[in-house]
Amino acid sequence: MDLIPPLRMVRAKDVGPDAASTTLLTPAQRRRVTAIATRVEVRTRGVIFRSGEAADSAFIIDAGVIKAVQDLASGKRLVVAFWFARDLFGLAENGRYVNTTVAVTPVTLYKIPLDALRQVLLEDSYLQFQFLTKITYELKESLRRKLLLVRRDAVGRVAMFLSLLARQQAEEGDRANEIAVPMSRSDIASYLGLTLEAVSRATRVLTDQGVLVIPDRRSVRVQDRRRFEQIVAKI
Amino acid sequence: MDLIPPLRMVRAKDVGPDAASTTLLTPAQRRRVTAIATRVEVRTRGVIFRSGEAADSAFIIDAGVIKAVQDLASGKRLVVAFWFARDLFGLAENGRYVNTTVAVTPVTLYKIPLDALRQVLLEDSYLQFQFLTKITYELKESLRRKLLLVRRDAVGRVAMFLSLLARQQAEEGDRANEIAVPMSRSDIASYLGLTLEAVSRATRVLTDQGVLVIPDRRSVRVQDRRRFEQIVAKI
DNA sequence: CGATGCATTGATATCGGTCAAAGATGGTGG
DNA sequence: CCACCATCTTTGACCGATATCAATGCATCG
Repeated sequence: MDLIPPLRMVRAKDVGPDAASTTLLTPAQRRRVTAIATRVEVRTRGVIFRSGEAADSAFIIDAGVIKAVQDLASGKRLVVAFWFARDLFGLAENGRYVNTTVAVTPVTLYKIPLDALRQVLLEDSYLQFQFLTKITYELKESLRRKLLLVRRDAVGRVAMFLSLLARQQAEEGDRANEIAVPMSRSDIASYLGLTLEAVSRATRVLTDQGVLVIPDRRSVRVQDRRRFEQIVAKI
Repeated sequence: MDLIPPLRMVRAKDVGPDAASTTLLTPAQRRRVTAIATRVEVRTRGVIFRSGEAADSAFIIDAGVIKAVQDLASGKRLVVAFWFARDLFGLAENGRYVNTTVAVTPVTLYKIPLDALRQVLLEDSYLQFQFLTKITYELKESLRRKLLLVRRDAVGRVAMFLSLLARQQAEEGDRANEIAVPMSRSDIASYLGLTLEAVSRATRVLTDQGVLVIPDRRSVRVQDRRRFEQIVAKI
């Protein structure tokens, strides 16, 4: 069976300025987790779990993109998170999953039963520490993403979102100017707290200014990186 | 020396519908953490640590309220989080603290050196699991709080914020209709991504409608709970 | 008892929501 | 292979809510 992918996390002891380096689990640790995990394929729009269901498993993404949505009383579905390769989700949601999670692209997952995971983590402190570090990192990222939502201008929000995607993809080694945008405009809009019209208009502004070029709906090329970074940073 | 307070966390195995119950560390676990912690008092507006500093300690709040702020290039300071009694912060920020943290009220903290904490956590899997659970819970809360920011109307945001405060205080056992509002209007505004004028106007609307009564600047009484909950829920 | 920061109130302009319609895109089946 | 349909996306016009600017009111602390 394949080994699970390294979690996207940072070294707990790493004190360097650019601490985005990833930590691999040791081969032994990976085997440990792999032993209790099963590989699952989910196709686009497939539901991994629903809000309110009994939580029995956590998941690590091998490939693909997941969104977490929150159903509101008004009937709207808000996108509250996107998760990418090597992200961990569904962990210890306190008995019940809180969000519904849906595949945005075809996805390969490692499904890890929570009780077995708990067992393994309690037996291997160092492995558990990896998970603790990972979750801590996620929490920090989550705070950072709030900055997105504090911005009021649509252009800024969209630019910042694209920048986050770029960062995410840079971590994966894709350092090109081409940013893959695997999710739909309406998913982006929902995530950013905008309407999809506003997202559309914002991208139009950015292309009109020559900052972006949009070859197709699922990708964006940064044409004028200076201005792009300027717009991203200008809060 | 005093024992550290119980962390505000949830039982990992708790599958009940209302899973907001708190878990206490065992006396042995508390002693373990206490042994490496020092009590620190910080007065209002005191800085606990600054963004960019080498991270050497995590903190558990015994009493008082902390805000985490993010300094922006534009010179603005955004409030990205509030933390309350029994919250844990500054954990494993990857060598450098990312936010500056400031006391909103007089605060008592337990300061825990990270290297000693790491040692203790690695030695005691069950204690570490408490921390893991705590952080997971925080992460979930963080997602929930994003809902705040997706709301566009100022009245809704403010009502929702007050509701969060009430929930927080209910966990502490304060089940009165009186909500303590320890932070300033401008801190609230910053946290909500609004101007303080907008916050002011929003509270005025709520008092005009008889939903709230504001005895003084640092507290709010919910007069019409039905309508209040209605406004909070209406996203 | 000023003085300084905090909070409220008011007037105007701007930006995104809303409603409406037309334009792409991709998948399916004939 | 093409046509068609459903879905996603873009564009436009108008309106409303909040930012912005400005001034006044109110505490809290020396």
